[in-house]
Amino acid sequence: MLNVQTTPTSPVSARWQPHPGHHPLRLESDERWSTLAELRNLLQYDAHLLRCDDEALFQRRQLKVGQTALMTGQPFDGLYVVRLGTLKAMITHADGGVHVLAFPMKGTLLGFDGFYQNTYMSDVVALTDCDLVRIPASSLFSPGRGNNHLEHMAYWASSREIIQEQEAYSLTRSVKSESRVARFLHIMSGRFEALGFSPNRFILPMSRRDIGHHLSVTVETVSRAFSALVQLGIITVDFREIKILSRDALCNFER
Amino acid sequence: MLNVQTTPTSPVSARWQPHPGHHPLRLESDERWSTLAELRNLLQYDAHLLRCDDEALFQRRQLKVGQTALMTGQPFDGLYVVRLGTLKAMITHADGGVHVLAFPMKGTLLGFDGFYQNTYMSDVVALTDCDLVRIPASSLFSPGRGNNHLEHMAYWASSREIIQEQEAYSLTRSVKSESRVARFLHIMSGRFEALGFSPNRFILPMSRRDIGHHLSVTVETVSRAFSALVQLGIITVDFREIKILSRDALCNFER
DNA sequence: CGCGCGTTTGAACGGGCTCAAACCTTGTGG
DNA sequence: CCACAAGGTTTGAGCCCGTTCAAACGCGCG
Repeated sequence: MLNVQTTPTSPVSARWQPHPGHHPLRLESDERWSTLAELRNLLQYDAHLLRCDDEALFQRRQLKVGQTALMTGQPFDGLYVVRLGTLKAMITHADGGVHVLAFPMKGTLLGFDGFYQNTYMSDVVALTDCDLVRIPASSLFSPGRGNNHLEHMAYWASSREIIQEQEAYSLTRSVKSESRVARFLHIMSGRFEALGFSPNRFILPMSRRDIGHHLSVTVETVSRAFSALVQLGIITVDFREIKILSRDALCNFER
Repeated sequence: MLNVQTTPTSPVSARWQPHPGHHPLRLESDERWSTLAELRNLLQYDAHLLRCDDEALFQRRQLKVGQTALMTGQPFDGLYVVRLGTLKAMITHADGGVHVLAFPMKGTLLGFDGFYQNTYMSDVVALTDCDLVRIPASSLFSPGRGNNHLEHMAYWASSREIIQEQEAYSLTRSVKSESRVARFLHIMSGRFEALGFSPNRFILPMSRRDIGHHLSVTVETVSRAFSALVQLGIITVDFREIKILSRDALCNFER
């Protein structure tokens, strides 16, 4: 179900249409709830003050591999914070070209691009089973309520997403493709480490094609870059399992 | 005064230091004021409801060619909306490489990237004499006040900036450099038209180098792409003056 | 088993980068 | 007003590297 076959009729969306069997807003059966304190922890907002005595609870939404979290053209209904799993945020251009904006993981904010036109502007699909926490739009803009802190936190996190998007941009800038792949592996290593996993041995959740669409190179180039790094003794590769043998040497290739 | 020569000491900034003669927050002598209604018009927020009976006034800040509006590492003190002129927003990487994120013009929001760490994350310099309107941070987060609408408008505009950044990203995606330049000219044409200028004859406010740093190609490639488009009779070029002879042919080159 | 998909490797082409030189504009100072 | 310097722009020549096309292999799944 990669493409929803519909004839565009709604002015708000040429690509997304509700249809039988598709209930994006329906609650999952095994849904549970998250507290405001957990949201704060997920977003790493602890550097700022935030009263967490609020009794607000937030829906969770569970996704299986391949399921869609957000779709271009879908009406904006709030923000999501990744609690578990890895996803792929991408844009499909008119000519069929694909660009992978980011690989959201635990603590990443999703959906801010839907604010502008009350419509999400990117497709986000689950690369692994995922667990999201939903911040409904109603709780963001309710006037007079005491959750001004929630609103502030949401926009703080949005600003962070912009910064990280700019960092991702720098991945496509360097001239040599091997450098981009080396940088990509370095960044992934750091993200796994920040999540409590080993930074020197991990399994990539995305395909070579996804990596290519993220770095703006072809699949073959990604594969060749991996092989070159293996040849130099910097990493080992077993399909999606990566072991980093020399982090220093990896950094030296990032230019 | 392209580079501020200082030794990094402040933990908040390794690149920006206040120094004698530099008063980024000081009021200009010829400063005037803008109303909330003008802000709304600049941002094209008229599609949404907004009471403009608020008496709030916003400082203007005037810049001459080459002056810096925002600098990486400078403490966040609010957002700015371009009222007049064209600027260049860029990031300088550790290896000295430069990436031009965007060319802000009338109606563009500046500074949202400073929200995350209370520090602006990009350099913004004036390519022409400019006129900015400042939205101080204090007016964005004052609890209990009635300017919740201002806050909403600011984040709405922020979301728009993210979308446009993604569109800019698509400029660096296409394989052929001539296509990127054609797309760039097409976009600039549309922006001038939206501002009430002729879409078929305009003067580029930025250098070939800036365009190159925006499209991730070299100066020579930009120049050659211009020459090729001239050779094909699609445009004429006289230094920075561009005339578009066939918009259709220009669009056909965008792939 | 056979099919589809992801991955890897090879060969050849082409386009953008690098280096280099010339031209034009602009600003400065004599 | 002119001389000069500095930087923006254009064009050329050669090389490198990523794309393209092609083929082979492995894995999962019906």
